[in-house]
Amino acid sequence: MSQLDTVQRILDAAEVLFAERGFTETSLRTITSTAGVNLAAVNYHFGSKKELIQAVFERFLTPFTTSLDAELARLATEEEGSLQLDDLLQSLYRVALAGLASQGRDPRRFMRLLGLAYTQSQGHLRRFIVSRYGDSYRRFAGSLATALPHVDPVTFYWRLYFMLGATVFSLSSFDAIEAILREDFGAESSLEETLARLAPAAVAMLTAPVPAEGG
Amino acid sequence: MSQLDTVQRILDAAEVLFAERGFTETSLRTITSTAGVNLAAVNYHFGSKKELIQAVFERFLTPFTTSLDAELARLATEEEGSLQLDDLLQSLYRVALAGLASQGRDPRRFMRLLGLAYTQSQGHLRRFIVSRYGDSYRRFAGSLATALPHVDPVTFYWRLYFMLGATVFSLSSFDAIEAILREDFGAESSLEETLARLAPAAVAMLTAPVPAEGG
DNA sequence: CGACAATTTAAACGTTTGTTTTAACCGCCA
DNA sequence: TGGCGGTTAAAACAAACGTTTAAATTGTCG
Repeated sequence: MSQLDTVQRILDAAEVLFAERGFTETSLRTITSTAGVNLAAVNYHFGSKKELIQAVFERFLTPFTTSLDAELARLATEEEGSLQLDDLLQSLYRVALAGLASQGRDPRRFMRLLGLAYTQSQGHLRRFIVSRYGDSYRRFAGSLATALPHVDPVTFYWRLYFMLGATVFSLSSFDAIEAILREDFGAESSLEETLARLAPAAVAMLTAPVPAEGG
Repeated sequence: MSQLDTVQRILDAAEVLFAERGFTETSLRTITSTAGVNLAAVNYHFGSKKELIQAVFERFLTPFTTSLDAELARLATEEEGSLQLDDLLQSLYRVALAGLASQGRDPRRFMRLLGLAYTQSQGHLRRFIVSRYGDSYRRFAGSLATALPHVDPVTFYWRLYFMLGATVFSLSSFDAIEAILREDFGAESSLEETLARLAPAAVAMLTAPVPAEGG
């Protein structure tokens, strides 16, 4: 078993287990036994559990961010003026879905991990993500902002977080919500259908009329 | 120090610490030393850590649910026909804010705990909340649904989760988001202002036009 | 006061955690 | 063949965890 195999197997097992149980609830022993490698392999190849967590995020955030940046650049050269809101959101979803699916990875796991990064108070992970991918995030947010010139900046950013919360929360709990709806209405929902519902909801939220200030 | 004191002090400390760090990351030793009580007091008064977690949620979810039910009943008798969407959401926010503030508790902590209940995979807690407060939740969701007769049930419920995600996520991370916006725009946001931004965004999302089916 | 139940205390329980250590193993080049 | 870095292996490390035990203390009522 070569080095590359071991590193890969650890990352694969950790990604699944972290998404299922969270970071603290997943022990290195569970990860290494799932991966079929020795316990000490994590500390040997990654240094510590914290660095393993960061490596898991790096492996799927780097290609995602790269694709999103490329897609944004392509859009900017295609269209002359400012970008349309629909195009931007569609780019985001297309990159998230297609980019990950092409790697044979589950987008729901992706979202679940993203949700964990925000909700589990892993300070080191938050810092790692911000320092590594903050620029791309700000670039995308800036494009969205210029597509919404009539929304004041503070309101816009709050709505951006509303949107982020709606996306991360609903997609990271996709399986649980889907099971409830299936039981209550007998209707199955695919991930694509859910994104098709999420996109117009996000647009409606971002473009909602801004109530007059003065509270 | 009477029994009531000890139980109360443990609940107070646990509520704050759980909201700050999560359940697994908060040890009983941290809780008891913060509360100024003996380590064994938790197991003596609550039985186990799991039951302590449930007790923390019970203490703030029971009065909240009771108030919401009462507010809903009051609304139903006041207005004859079906309830307005605005009234329902305003009731929800008013109860959440005023009800908790009157107890001298922080609504942000409330939201942070609610977010943890969903994202941290504590199966026992999820079951506890559903079995205890599921009826009230379904009653409120039903009122919302009848206020949106032109939205098909499945779409409605997905939007409900979008809304829940937007609320829980943005309010539970309120301090962090507020700090970012203050640094970038020099604009302070109060919790009330944020709810005043969240309400119309939620309405816009719930009332957004439903795209034609057939995907 | 004396006794009995409730509560608090200190100490220890057995597990599990992340990490480190030391020896064994492997492929490769001299 | 012999040694040599890179990797794996088994074992042990100290620390932290939730929980339990048994003695000390407190409050209450006859």
